[in-house]
Amino acid sequence: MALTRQAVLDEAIRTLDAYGFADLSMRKLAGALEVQPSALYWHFANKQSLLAAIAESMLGQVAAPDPRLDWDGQVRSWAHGLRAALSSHRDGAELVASVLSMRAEGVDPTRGLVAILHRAGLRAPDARAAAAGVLHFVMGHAVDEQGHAQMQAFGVASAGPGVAPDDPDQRFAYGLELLVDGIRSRLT
Amino acid sequence: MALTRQAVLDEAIRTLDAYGFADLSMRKLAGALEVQPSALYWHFANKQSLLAAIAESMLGQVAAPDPRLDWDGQVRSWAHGLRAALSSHRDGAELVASVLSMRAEGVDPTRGLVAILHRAGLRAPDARAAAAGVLHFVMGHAVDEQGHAQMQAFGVASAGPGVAPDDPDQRFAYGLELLVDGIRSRLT
DNA sequence: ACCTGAACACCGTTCAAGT
DNA sequence: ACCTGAACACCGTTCAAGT
Repeated sequence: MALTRQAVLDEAIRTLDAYGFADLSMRKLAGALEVQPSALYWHFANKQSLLAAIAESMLGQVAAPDPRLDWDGQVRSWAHGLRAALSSHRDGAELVASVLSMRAEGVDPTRGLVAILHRAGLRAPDARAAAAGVLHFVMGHAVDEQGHAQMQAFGVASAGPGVAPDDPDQRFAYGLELLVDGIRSRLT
Repeated sequence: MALTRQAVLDEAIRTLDAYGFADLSMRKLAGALEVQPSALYWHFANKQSLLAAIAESMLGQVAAPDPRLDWDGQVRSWAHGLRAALSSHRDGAELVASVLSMRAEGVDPTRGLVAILHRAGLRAPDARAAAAGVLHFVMGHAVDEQGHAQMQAFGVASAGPGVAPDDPDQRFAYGLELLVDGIRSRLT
């Protein structure tokens, strides 16, 4: 059976979960598929577009918030959904962050949130700025949280760098509420 | 004259500015210093600790906010100072983000801000959570902004992914004010 | 103490050639 | 259409040996 683009993508995600983002290489992936490294380039133009496909598949699984919720419920739901999606695979946050920083076209997790904030009453540029703020917070928190888990798994412990310990769920909720309150104060 | 740790660090920063983060390699750095790659490992244990030293030198240049300002002025000053420091070298935000995500010990830009928020009236866990939120926002914004500049320099233009266009300064100020307002609403 | 030289175990990507 | 084989131009890191 011939290799398909989807089969490559699936195996890439398995390799990610097994070895982590830093050790996800085209050569290791080719080995897992029992194929030459160059074979992958028939299905993906380069490694970056494979990573973008992984990111898209992770972000695609986050559902749009229930529109019957009030705006702040929708924002919370969006943020928690994104956080869950980023945590669905090893180093998922780091991978998505790297894809976003490379600005792969089409990968824009922010669209749904901008619409929510616009309906809530923010004019378009403010809605975009606020959505970017919430996105940065969620991404930063998730990268931090997963990196911290990594270190604990390695037994490095560490005093924690950019960010303090405490319960990650509480820290996430607190930071998110800061932004929600800030947005609320701009609505009237 | 023998190579010093500081000379390696200085040349590394020059190489960063000249070639960018992705092309800052130990071998290229060694070439610029007219030395064998292995010579660098006398002065730095590995590449990661060299990157940590670069990050520390960038973060070290951000001054503590004037304590005569009120708390929100100090928060704004801290955030703008960090943003400026991250922008002081090519791909500075990406480099610092990578060092933070690896949790290099000692590199914690958050300490000064936690103290400010604690003095403002937040109890310690809340001050840490809020400081993490502000840090994530500033880092995310700066990575985004520098990445976008990169793409423009390459002529890739792009519709912009994770984040919309608009004026970066305005977007930064707006997002920061969201957090400041959120923090204010927790003080009384 | 500080650096060279050579090696080890990797990378991403290209491209002619095969089927 | 889809993959192999071989090559190109790189990496980070280690370590005996030199001075």
